[in-house]
Amino acid sequence: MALGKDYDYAAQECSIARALEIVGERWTLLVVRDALYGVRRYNDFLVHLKIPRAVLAARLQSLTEAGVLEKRRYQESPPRDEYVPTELGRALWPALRALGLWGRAFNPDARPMRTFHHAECGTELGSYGECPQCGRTVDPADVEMRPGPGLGPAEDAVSRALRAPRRLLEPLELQPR
Amino acid sequence: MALGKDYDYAAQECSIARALEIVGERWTLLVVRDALYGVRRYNDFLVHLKIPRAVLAARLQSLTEAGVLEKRRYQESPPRDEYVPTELGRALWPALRALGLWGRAFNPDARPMRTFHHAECGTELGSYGECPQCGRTVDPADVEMRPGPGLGPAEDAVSRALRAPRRLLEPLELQPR
DNA sequence: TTCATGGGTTCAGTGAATGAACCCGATCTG
DNA sequence: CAGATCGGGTTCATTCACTGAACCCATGAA
Repeated sequence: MALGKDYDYAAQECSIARALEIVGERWTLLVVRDALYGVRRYNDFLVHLKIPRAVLAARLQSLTEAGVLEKRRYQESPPRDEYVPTELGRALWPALRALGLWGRAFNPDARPMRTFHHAECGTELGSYGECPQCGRTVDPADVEMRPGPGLGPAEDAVSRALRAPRRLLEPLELQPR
Repeated sequence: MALGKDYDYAAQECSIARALEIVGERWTLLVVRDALYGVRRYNDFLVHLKIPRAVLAARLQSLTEAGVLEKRRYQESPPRDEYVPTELGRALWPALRALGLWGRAFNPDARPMRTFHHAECGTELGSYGECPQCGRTVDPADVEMRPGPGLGPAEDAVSRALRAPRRLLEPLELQPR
């Protein structure tokens, strides 16, 4: 959200404002969304989001510093890191779910892009990420994402990989390791 | 979120991105939050948010154009308008609630600024705005907001008025009409 | 040797946010 | 009646962040 260097809406005595200090900047929530979808690598974020490289580097760094993502080395030579949602990052799922539902409500004629189901029973999630069948909150790791009828043709490898039904948080496997 | 004039994350086939096109800019969600809290007038937003006047005018206009707020004349001479959340605006409540909870989770040592209760039974709302007692989603109009222990001294008249327990959406009455 | 890949940093240009100043019509105060 | 005040803005220069392109570097492959 393009906060200035003086975060003066920290002055707002409101936890919504606190949240926006961390995830309110442009691109930030989309990076977190992708991370929950299973994207972990710099280059995958890059091609999927079509985000400027400098901005991606800045967002990954600030999200890591905030404890929303964890930077983790997965090979030594050459050194390569991946970014994985922490507990705090996974806790953003309900907010993202609610925002996504609102976005769908915004243009009600559009067909849903993706649907989210409780993996254990297949029921589509309710308004806030809960399972109406089981009546309880569903951890993102137990959410299955399925492509919806509103999706157009996939442009890049990441979009293509995100077309298969898959669990949230499950890492993308584009290249054989 | 400081979108450029070319909204290229419209290209993102995702309703989260669609939502962020509308409410992703800096200040926008805070304006909607205040509107749900009952703030309706230009000047009240101004003193409560400490937002630059030009930005406020821009946000109120774009939110009105998007159908999130409705601009409504409440007196003719001099002409005065107020901004009231529409159905679409009220539908943002779950997302704001989820964000606020996350913001509170972010610094767990802090005392809550405000708590939100189902007005009919007094139960504090669950993680997503539902009432755990009644087991159903609570419309924002049925939510009672109460000041929490984390609130500091009120700086301005709006903050002071928002200190009393009150229903969401109930218009602020600062000046006698 | 040369190229390709992953993961960045640097840089100039642009567009948005900021805060102060100004404007205007209408009402209140003396 | 004059002057101040208020609600609701607009204008403007400055600052700041976003953008996209170019560059860098280490490693591994052809």
